[in-house]
Amino acid sequence: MAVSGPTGDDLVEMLAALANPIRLRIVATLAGRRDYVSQLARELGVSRPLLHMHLRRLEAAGLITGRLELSDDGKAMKYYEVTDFDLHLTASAVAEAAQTLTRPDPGKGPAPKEST
Amino acid sequence: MAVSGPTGDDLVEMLAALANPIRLRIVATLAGRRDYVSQLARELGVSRPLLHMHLRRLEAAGLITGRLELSDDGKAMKYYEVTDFDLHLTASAVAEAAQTLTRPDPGKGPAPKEST
DNA sequence: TTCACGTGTCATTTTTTTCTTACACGTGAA
DNA sequence: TTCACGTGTAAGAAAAAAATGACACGTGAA
Repeated sequence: MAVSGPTGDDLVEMLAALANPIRLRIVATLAGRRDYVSQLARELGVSRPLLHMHLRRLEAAGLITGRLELSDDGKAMKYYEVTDFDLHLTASAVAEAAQTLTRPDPGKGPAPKEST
Repeated sequence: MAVSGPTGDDLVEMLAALANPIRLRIVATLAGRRDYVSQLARELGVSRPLLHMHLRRLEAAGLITGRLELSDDGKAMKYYEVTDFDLHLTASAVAEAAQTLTRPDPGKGPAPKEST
């Protein structure tokens, strides 16, 4: 049971990647059709450098993928498309993922101090 | 189809609330049993003010709820517990939610300007 | 009264994220 | 050559989030 989802760290990265209006719209747009950077920037109304940053964050989280292609007239176009991600978030799913968190280390080891 | 999930803004808030190691651990801990602030702070190894801030973020997103109770010896304890949230994230689900985003727009209405 | 334990907030610093501006390179067409 | 359109990055400003420390209040027990 338990489809054994992503590790805690990966989950945090994916959630952080989606927890932004612009990035949510990027995923939404790419869900319809793949697109290249400049065109996507125009459609979303954001600057290229800014879009570039958001795309990197999404790609790093594994939510989209991009590949460079050559257009007929020789231009290098970078096309992005969404991956088939499928995250099911419930309290128990979170509880399971949290067990593999490595980020926050207050006291790494097990220190079950429970004296009154 | 489409269970008509949260609005785009609500989704962003929920995702942002979960996209943090400490908050993920808070939810994970509360998924097992409800707990009060001070005790939770000790278990997670974080300060009360910090935990308080994270709890507010989680409660604002509707992922946990807290209520004040009086203990036998008269102390006011604030107990928190997780809600029955259930988020299913896929590209199409995101696409649907993105349609109700209001955050990132200078002007409210639809301004599909695409002239050069 | 003083202590331990519970609640909370406020002000401030530190850190991270977001965004802008400016720059660089490559190719086809006028 | 110059222009338009594609790619990318780097530096710094601006904004938001995270974290800390010092407070204040209430109650029961020593």
